[in-house]
Amino acid sequence: MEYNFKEIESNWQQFWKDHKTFAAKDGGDKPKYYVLDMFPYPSGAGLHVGHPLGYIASDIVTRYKRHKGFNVLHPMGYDSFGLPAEQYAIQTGQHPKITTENNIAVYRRQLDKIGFSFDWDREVRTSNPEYYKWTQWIFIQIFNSWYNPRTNKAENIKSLIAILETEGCKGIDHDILTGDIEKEVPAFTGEEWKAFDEKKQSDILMNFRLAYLGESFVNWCPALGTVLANDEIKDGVSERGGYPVERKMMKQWSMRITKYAQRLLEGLDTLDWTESLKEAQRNWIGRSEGSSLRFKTSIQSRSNSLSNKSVQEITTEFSDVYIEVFTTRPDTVFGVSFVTLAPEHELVASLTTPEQKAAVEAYIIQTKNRSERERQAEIAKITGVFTGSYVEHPFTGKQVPIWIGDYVLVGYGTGAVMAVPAHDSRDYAFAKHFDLPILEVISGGDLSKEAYDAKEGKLINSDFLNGLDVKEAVKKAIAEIEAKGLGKGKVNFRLRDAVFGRQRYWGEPIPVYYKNDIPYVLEESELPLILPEVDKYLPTEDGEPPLARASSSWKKDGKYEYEYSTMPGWAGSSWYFLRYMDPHNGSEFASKKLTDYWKQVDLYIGGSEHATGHLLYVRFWTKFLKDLGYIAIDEPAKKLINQGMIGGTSELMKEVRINREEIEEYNSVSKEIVIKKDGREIKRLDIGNGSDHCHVYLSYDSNLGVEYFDKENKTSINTELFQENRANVKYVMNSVLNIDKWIADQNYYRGSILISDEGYWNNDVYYDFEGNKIQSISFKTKPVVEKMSKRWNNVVNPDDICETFGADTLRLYEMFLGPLEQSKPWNTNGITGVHGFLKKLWRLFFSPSGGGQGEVVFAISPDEPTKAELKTLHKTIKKITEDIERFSFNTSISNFMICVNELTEVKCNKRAVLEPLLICLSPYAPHITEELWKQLGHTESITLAPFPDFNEAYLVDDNVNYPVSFNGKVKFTLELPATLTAPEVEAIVRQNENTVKFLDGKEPKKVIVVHKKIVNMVV
RNA sequence: GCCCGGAUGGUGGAAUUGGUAUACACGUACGUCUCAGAAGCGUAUGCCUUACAGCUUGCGAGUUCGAGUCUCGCUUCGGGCACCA
Repeated sequence: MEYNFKEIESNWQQFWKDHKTFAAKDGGDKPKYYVLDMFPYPSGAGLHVGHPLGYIASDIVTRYKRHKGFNVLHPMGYDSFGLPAEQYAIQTGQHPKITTENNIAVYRRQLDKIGFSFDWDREVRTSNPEYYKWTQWIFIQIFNSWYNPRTNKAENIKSLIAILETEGCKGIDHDILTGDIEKEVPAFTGEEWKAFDEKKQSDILMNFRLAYLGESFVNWCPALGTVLANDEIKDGVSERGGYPVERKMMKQWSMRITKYAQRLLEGLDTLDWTESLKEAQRNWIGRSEGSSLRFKTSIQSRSNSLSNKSVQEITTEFSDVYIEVFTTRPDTVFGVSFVTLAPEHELVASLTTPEQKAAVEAYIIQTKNRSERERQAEIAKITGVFTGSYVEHPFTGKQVPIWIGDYVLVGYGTGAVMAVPAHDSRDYAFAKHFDLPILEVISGGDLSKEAYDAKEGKLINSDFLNGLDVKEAVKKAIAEIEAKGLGKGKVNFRLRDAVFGRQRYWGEPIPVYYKNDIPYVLEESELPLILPEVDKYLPTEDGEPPLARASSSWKKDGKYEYEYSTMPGWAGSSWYFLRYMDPHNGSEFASKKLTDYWKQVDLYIGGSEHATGHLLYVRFWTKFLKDLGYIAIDEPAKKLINQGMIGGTSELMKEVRINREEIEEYNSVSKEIVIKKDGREIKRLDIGNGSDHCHVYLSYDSNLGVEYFDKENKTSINTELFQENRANVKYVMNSVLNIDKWIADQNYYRGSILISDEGYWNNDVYYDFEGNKIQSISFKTKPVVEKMSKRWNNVVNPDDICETFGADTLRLYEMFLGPLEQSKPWNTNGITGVHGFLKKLWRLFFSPSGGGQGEVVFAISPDEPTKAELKTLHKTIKKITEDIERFSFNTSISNFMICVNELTEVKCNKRAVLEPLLICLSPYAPHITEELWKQLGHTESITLAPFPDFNEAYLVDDNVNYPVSFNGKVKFTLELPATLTAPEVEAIVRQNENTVKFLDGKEPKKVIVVHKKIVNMVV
């Protein structure tokens, strides 16, 4: 009987489906284990080749844990709201719901083919009303909450109202009322609060709500017609689509994630995540310690610049106007030679003198027109303008000029900095450019060339700080600032509040309506607020989001307008791991009983691209739900693994690095390039032996064009340029025969030369124009599978592999490629190796029938295994267990191969050996093992079989093979009984004829014997 | 610029606590089976050598009886953050 993987795999996939083999039970005696994959966005392109990598790994762990007696929850679902479906809808008019459903069907078919053991009864889709009902419900809870600094957790807004009613706003730290920026806060008493009308109360509460409607600078993407969060932007353009993004002041919904900054940071220490991922989150949160400091300006104002207008109105007295800055270097305060404001800073207008008005206004217009991308690209370009006004230095009393510069960001700190050009390179560049004074206050640097940024040295020219080192000076400066009431020691975070509204159609409606200009959230009984139908998926003519198109019929109680923006992509994914625990609950997002049972995700697998997006938001919502007592856990996932990215076949593989000097010659007769390293020829590139054409990449700058050459005529066939700007062209190759020329001319070149049917050399030369850089060369072999069929070129679809080799081969192959966390190019080299392994395993169970040629029958022996067979088996059990516990799947497959090779060698077909082996292998290759398990006479799925125990006794060797080394170099080995003690081993080794030979009559200075390991003689 | 993580044969990679570097697989070569192909099976394969010998984990030092593994310096690739005060 042949190994007919197609039949076997479809049969077992059907069996599992029919028997609900992988359904997780909510409770029971078994310990629980929760394995979660990041659910996919069902794109039209189908399952991406990178997806199965993580899914296979998690499925192996899942199946292994089941064998080990755990009750495993392993669900799957779809993150089915999102931009691509909507963009497609805009183009085609097709409802995103339809395309999404079609895509999901494709995904499901693809997933099923690979034999995953998901509990599909728990499937969730974020775009289903039964699901987003609870996303909306959570939003309402967040809206109805504030962050109480006294208890350091989120609480219902009622507890804040209680405080305001009794204590007034004096009962609240200033920080809470005004956000992170410390300002004069107008006081109101509890009685006054009660007297405020509903609108005023609502406005004040909006400053506290964890989901709030507020005016702030946002990243506006005109092409997508929506605002974006910081993590949705890469290098100044939108992550999806790569459209430009600009800064814009807008009123929209946000989440006050900043209140959780400290806890999100501290929580990382409790997590078993990779250091690099935790580091990425730490960078993103960006905690920095320093001090606030106020500088008195020369103007006075009756308005005191509170962002909350209703509070503002109650203040009528005149007061001094201060510029507040945040600094991490309060020690350098005596080095302040100017103060810089962000162009958007609220005091800019009032501080500008009439003489400077025109210049300042021009500058502000200039910076406004500059896109975020331009600003980032032109970081070296220093721009700024003087306001004409001055502040008073708080310690020296000197007049310090106030400048405006776009290197100061309105979104961070206070949008104003105290500039210390001597000890901050950005301030230094600004000061040099505008010829402002540079005051040295820390010794140790040379200020004629650059700023001295290091936090080392002694303070000078700094009054009471003189003579201190930086650390002491920071402390003393803060103490002095606080004593004088000029500011206080403070922690600042880079993390921004998360923009929550999206001016798009395909997302969860925000469950809010407006009555008398006051936003109200819906009652739970009114959920879900169903996404309305619209005639077009575009904004209205008035620029309102697409949902406004439904406004004529879509009204709360037929009267009040709903919020027209929808939730961002991350809303639904911020709590889906909880819904899997109780997916059909109609009265709660998940019952407390079940969330208490399943608790945390034990293993979470997904891509590292979610490091600063999803993985931060899901932690935020988890902490929030814990604060309100809905769940018992503080972090969503204890252990997280990022599977590596999978690149395309055309990506570079391994490189050989060679200095240009080492390219010795190009022989234009034999058409060979000879590369030498350390005087040795290491590679000979034969370009004369190629196929029908050569193509050569020509480099103009850092990027390239490609030129194709006809091999026979040596003429250029076609040229494609990837870079428009040809100003940097230093050299253009006219024909392939010029290879000798570009070597001689030391030009910057990059090329790829097809040399044979087996593969080609990708030849990357990184010479700079000085000719002293290096070249890297790599050899690429064509995918083996390409030999069988042309369509295997550039395989990206897992279905095709399942079709040709089977799902078990695909699973093993993806794991065998290398460590899970490592990024690797996708290529199908070597897939025959793992496929051959499965066939070899299959053959262990079959013997020639004696009938027709090649006929085999299932034949298994009941005999007792030999000692060697038991050793092979138990060695494998031990290694596989260890490998799987540390997620080293590639090595476990090697170990299976070794095991099967050894068993094949001794023609072992004994039940007592093969049965346990099948169980070990079944997490990796579930179909073939189920089939053989059934052939062995079992009627139940192998899934339920307990994992075999490993017995140390079988691994004990009678003999030890001692390597004998001299000065650390192994010369020969000696097999000795394991019972010998170290001195006995030494005595035997000394007498050994080989030892005598290598010692050559000399007495070893020292002999080291490591018992059961090695012998080393020092001579 | 700052912060993480890498670099091992022709290729993907192994080496778990400092103890025989290159397991396992691919590729390649030769052989075998076959009318033939596919698929098997067998042998060889780090480099340099006819062979002995010698050399080898990006480069250079150091610690150690012994270093791919530990320490320091450098090169380079990948990732994250980035006028964040």
